[in-house]
Amino acid sequence: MSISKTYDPKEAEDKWYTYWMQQGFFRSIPDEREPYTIVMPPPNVTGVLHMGHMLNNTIQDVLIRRARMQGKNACWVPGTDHASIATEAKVVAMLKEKGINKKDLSREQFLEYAWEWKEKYGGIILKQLEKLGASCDWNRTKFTMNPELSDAVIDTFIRLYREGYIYRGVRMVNWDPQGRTALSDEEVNRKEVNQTLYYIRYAVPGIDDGPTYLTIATTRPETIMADTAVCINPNDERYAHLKGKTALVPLINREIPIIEDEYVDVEFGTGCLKVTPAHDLNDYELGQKHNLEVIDILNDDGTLNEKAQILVGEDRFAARKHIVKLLEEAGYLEKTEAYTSQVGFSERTDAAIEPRLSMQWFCRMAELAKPALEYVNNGEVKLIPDKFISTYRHWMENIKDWTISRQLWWGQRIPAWYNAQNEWVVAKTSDEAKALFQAEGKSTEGIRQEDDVLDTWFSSGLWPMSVFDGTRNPDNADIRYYYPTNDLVTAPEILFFWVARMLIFGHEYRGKAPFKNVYLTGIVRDKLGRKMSKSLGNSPDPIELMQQYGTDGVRVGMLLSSPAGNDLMFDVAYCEQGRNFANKIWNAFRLVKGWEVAEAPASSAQREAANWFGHRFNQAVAEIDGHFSNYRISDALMAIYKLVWDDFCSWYLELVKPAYQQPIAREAFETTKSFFEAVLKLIHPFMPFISEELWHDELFGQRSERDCCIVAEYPKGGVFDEKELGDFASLQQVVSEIRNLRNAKQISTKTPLPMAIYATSDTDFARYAECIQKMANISEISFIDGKQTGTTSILVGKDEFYIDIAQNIDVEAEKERISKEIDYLNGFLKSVNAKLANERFVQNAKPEIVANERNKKADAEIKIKILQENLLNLTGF
RNA sequence: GGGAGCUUAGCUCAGCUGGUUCAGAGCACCUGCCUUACAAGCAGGGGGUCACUGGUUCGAACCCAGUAGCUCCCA
Repeated sequence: MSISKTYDPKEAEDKWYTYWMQQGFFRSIPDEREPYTIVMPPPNVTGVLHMGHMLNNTIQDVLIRRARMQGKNACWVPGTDHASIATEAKVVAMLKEKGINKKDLSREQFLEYAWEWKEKYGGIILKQLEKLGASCDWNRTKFTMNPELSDAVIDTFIRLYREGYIYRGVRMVNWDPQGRTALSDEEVNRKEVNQTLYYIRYAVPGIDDGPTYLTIATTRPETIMADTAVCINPNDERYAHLKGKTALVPLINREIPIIEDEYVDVEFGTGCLKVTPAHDLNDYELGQKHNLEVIDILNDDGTLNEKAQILVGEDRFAARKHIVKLLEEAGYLEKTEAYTSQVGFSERTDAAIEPRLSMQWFCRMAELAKPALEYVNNGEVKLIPDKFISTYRHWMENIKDWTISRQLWWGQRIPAWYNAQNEWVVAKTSDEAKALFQAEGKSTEGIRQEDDVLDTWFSSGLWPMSVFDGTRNPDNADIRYYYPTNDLVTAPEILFFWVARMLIFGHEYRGKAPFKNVYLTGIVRDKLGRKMSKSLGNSPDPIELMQQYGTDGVRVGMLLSSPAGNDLMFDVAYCEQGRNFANKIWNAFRLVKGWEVAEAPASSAQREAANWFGHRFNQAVAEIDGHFSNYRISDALMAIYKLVWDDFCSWYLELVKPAYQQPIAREAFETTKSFFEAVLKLIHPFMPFISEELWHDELFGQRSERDCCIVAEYPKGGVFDEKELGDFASLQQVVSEIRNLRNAKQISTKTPLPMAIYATSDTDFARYAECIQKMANISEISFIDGKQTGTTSILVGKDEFYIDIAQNIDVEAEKERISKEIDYLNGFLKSVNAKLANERFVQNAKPEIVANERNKKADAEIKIKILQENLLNLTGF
């Protein structure tokens, strides 16, 4: 039965994914085996698969598949995140298209639409992960707003409240006037923006001489109505005359104090700073320090309110233009200047963030963060690569309280209740709230629940526990078995707001970190180094990529280009390389499959090849295991790539391959098949489909229903003999030199050449004679006891190989070649001798290093001697 | 402004505690091959002042200091 010349992935992919599912290979239930657990970072329900997910989930799948094959009870828990702000924005937009305004809906009506949307689109990304081959336990799929997970969130809020970590307060928050919600710092993107710096004059009453005004510089003239002071640096002599005076806010003529604080940068602007506590974080802090009044002139949609006195109802940006005109007309505007500065934008709505004071719920972090920091500090939780530790430490040591409320509907509603007097209690239900009010002797009239929901990270922080129902039900079998999980694979940009919070919550509930290793992937960039983004359109569609290069090819492509923690400069060329690799494996298989078998003894070349490859394979497994234990996934892959391509295909198979249309000896055939199986197992975590496809070929005989590569026993490294490997390497070098010679002399590979060997080392070349003959097309080999003349010589180590190329050798060219080699060796020898002549080297360097130098000296001397003799022979000839 | 990190071949990156398995890998490139597993291939080859300057050392890609350029995080 012939099989096609190139590997066609499509059929294999669907077939085997379905089969694995049917057989329940992804399913994990606690048993007596060692667990190996990964919880998937839940993608947003609004998300579609992008290259970042591809990278992230490929790595997780590689880890989980390998663990499964190693006999562990591998459990990979998938799920999605409700992403309150992103999803709410999406639903609002969808409703708008239908002509429905969120404002006209009740909370319940809105949530109905939102759930409908989620049911319809929320599973897309998980379906896409199936294409990638993700071997998750789909029976465990969770959503952060599932009732039991939401419950965990609410319980946690109440728990932390009772422990005194949660409080309400007025704070400066990042306000998104379009989404009309507060955002965490992490949801704000800062961008460099071209702005204008306006120089505005404030009248200063009561100055006898000199100008009767001061000038401030601001990019936000529309906020002057909220000014409650002007601040100068006490050391600034220019303004000494202003001390203790007051200034008048232009246009509205409100009198404000002139205060002094070293915070003011004398160099910047005019050195006079307008202080607007309600609309700037630094000003707010300054205001607190100096007990300034706070005047908030903005509505939650970014328009000016009546406290502004003028321009009421205008949007902040319209008001800016407008007030500039007014200031100019009234003679307050001194000048303007171009200026660039960082402005925050909402990650979700892209509206300019407004620093705004509002009543929010907060979680006190300083104390909670300590154990979470300690886990990383003491190495209980490893960050990979460890360069992130110092960043993490710095962040955790300077952690600020966490704004946990969001002015949204989609999410877990905060379990706080107000009565008509706006007094409040925290309780799970309104009945409990009533009881609490009553216990405190307060009215239960007009009781209503807090409108705000909790930040999404509050629920994802519980994820490694809540997917196992571990907070509500802390003694259940799942949580006891799977927690702490093993590895977490995620992106460095969410190290703090996700990873740190999981550590905090994990410690809070179970006194144990939720995972042992955190593998931080890089950001997927295009080959120009730009972050892949929808707006740039520089991101390939992963699904199309998989169709084009095969899933295995894309998986290999992703991992080839991604050392841990480094950004990955993605290029489809990597996928092409992956596809080519799959094809290589496929064709190696075709070769073996095409062999006829004869009941005959194996040849010497076949036996030596098998002997060598056995050692080489064990050596490679050791290397690969080493790479995995250091989470060097792309190095592990490259080691496999080279093992398969170079060692297995280019050397092993070429050596055992029978002559054209000749059968292969039974023994060699069986050995080859078992090597092939072993190789397929190594490949499987990276290339699950082609490995499974070939695993089931009739070549390997009948397989039982559950005899699958996905659950085959992962190769364990065995012993390997360095001497055997070294001897074989000499053989390889001889072959390579002969091929090189053919190339240089334009001798076809089809022309057989005779060779004589004069070997004085302990390598037994007789043993490899047949191998050399086969790989270098040598017609006959003779072993001689001295030098040969009239033929071309090759030196490998101190052994000499004479090839009769059946043509007059070019004496001059040979002389030059040998002389060059001697020159090189002499240079080398000189440097070695210089070291050995240096007393301080001999005294200070470690003995083994000195010994090594002596060996190098001896080796070089022997080689030079041989070459010089050969040179003489040539001249004599 | 504060913190972290990077700079090695055309590209993407390895290089552990300083000492020829120290200048490496893959891809790309060049040369020769349509050899009956594979041209998505085979065989061979070229290519780097290890950012720059100085220091420590018997010895530096590696350690230290400074300079330049780049990236990320926080303000």
